[in-house]
Amino acid sequence: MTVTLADVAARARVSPATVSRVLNGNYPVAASTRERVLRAVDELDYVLNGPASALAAATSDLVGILVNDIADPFFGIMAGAAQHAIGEGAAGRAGGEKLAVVCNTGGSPERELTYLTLLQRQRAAAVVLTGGAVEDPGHTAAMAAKLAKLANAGTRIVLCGRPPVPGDAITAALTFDNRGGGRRLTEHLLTLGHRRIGYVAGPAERTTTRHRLEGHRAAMTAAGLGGDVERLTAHGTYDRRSGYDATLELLRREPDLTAIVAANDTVALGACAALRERGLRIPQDISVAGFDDLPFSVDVVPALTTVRLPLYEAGARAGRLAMGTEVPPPRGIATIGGELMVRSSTGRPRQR
Amino acid sequence: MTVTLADVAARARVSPATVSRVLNGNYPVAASTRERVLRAVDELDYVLNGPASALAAATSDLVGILVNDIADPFFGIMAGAAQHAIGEGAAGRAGGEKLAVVCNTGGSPERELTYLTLLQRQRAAAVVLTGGAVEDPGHTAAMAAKLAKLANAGTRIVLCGRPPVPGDAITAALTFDNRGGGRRLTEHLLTLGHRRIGYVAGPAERTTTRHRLEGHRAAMTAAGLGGDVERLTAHGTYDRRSGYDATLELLRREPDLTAIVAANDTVALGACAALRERGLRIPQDISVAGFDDLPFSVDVVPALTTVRLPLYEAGARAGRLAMGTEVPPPRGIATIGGELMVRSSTGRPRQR
DNA sequence: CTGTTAGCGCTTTCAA
DNA sequence: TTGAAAGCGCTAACAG
Repeated sequence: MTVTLADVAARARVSPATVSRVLNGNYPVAASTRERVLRAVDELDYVLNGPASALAAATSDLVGILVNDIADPFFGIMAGAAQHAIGEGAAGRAGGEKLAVVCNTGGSPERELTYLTLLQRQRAAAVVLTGGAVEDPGHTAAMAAKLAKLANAGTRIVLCGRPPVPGDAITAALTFDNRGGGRRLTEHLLTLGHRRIGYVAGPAERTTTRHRLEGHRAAMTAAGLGGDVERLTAHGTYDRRSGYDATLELLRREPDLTAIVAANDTVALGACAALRERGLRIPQDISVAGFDDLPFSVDVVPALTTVRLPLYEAGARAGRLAMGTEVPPPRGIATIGGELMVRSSTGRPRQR
Repeated sequence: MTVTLADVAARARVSPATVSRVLNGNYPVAASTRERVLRAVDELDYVLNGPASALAAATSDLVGILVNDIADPFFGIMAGAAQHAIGEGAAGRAGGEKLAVVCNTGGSPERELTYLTLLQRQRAAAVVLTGGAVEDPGHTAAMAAKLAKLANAGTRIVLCGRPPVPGDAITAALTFDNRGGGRRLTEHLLTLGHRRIGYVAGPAERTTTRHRLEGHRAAMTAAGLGGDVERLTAHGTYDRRSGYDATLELLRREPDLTAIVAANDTVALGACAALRERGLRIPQDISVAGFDDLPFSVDVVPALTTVRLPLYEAGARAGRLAMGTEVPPPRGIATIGGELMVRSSTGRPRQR
């Protein structure tokens, strides 16, 4: 009932091997023969059987892109760019189409591992891991082991926006300079004259969270304000609700805050909402800053001061790396810097 | 080198068939035998070969979720919910883990078809299509044909936020009442006293665009304002930039606009930015309304009046439908209503 | 440049 | 309840 390669071969009056060759385009075939085969494929409306081909070739055309939260544009932009780069890359030779798919871990270590196993089962050609990693010794070890196995089976591993992991399993790691960005952002506030700065951090166990916070702390400490940092930091998740709640908590701990730095733009938006409800004007009464520079950040009122990360470019590069169409950076690691975007949500602190 | 099912069988001193049976859990196996097999799997760190299993069983555990724009939370929320529902659904029996993956078409009909072919190759267990469809006769026909083939091969097809298509290929269609929502939104403005209302629409060929616009027109026509609608409508894409540009264009055509309705919240945000640059206050000088009620919409200033769509719930339901764990609605079609959320971006028009 | 021949690793009747 | 054996549809040597 379902059309197989053998049917096409029969119709084109060639051997199955020849049909396979024209379909994969990786072997010399006479033009006239190819023509005939292609016609037969069309007439029979033949669709290659992926599993069969993957089984025989011991590799598939699946490329997995893991994200922590698919509803967050931070990941959506990177994933979309990677997927686009992977789709484009295949546009050339016939049959080279890769199936780039994104898998949503929801930030759960278990699901991350599960997806990796599922991808391993499918004999994925490559895997791209985006965003911060969870820093739990057990999970880190399990991930290292799993990645080693994947790499060992021929799967390319690319990290995007995630710190490199030890071992030689990784093809390439594109990591964001979260620390540097965090530091420059706080320095900007310090320069404006702020001294009591609250920090709404992400989940404590995430590398992204830790690095951004470390940057903030480094700036505070350099300004002789290191003692207060602990008390003025509140952890949450990377969503608006978290920014809202944490801001109220911070205000409770220190009502005289003159600025709030948020783990990312979404959190900053929640922080702004909380401040406004408290009757505080931004930036006259209190300054707010975010991180990432998501598309909406320039449009909100007041426009958000933040650190721009070239998410699209990084994702696209990760996609090319996964395809093998771009040579990995030296030692496999590239650090991508962020750019401080000063806008209207930050200003001089109010004289009191 | 790589561990196969046969290795596990040897180690557990049973036949390969038995191992397969305990792994798939769909066949009676003695408890002690199962125990032994599971232990062997663990000891050997065995990972099932997906392609081989898919080839033999003529079906895979892949479920594809197609989205128009993965960087847009509208799709991210639905896709995340669907993926979650699919992951959860498998938590029960062993081996039932489905690999739910999202594919980003970028709104391109060709890529949509390409992804469907790729999924067809993989013998996907199900496909979920989210968001508006492109209304081009050629593409509609090609899609219908492709979906019919997929369904014929045993792939379940679920539509989420997309109008049902004729034929019996579809397992279920969850469609949003875009028309009703659009109508109520404009009626709200009309009730406030607005008469010159601009409409920033999405891409002309998208069903979502057409339905929302039809709702708007119905309300305008009912109010005796139908004549002007054409002139006061500008088409664009579903992003902020488009909202920004179209708003300026609309203002050019009709400087006395008292309200602008946007195709979605993101576009509304861009519209707000343009209006503000023009020195117009919202809502004192001009009202603005969006659609979807994305998470940020309640936080922007002024908070956006919009139509809330239960994106998460719809996505989760689509996921369950794709898994076959929820019975399809009568005739396979369910219409999901939107809720008018009146917030601060709309108000009475200024007296002039 | 093209055909022949073995499998790839798993599932699934059919027997036992 | 378990085993034996026959493929699933394709690719990749190896000849020719």
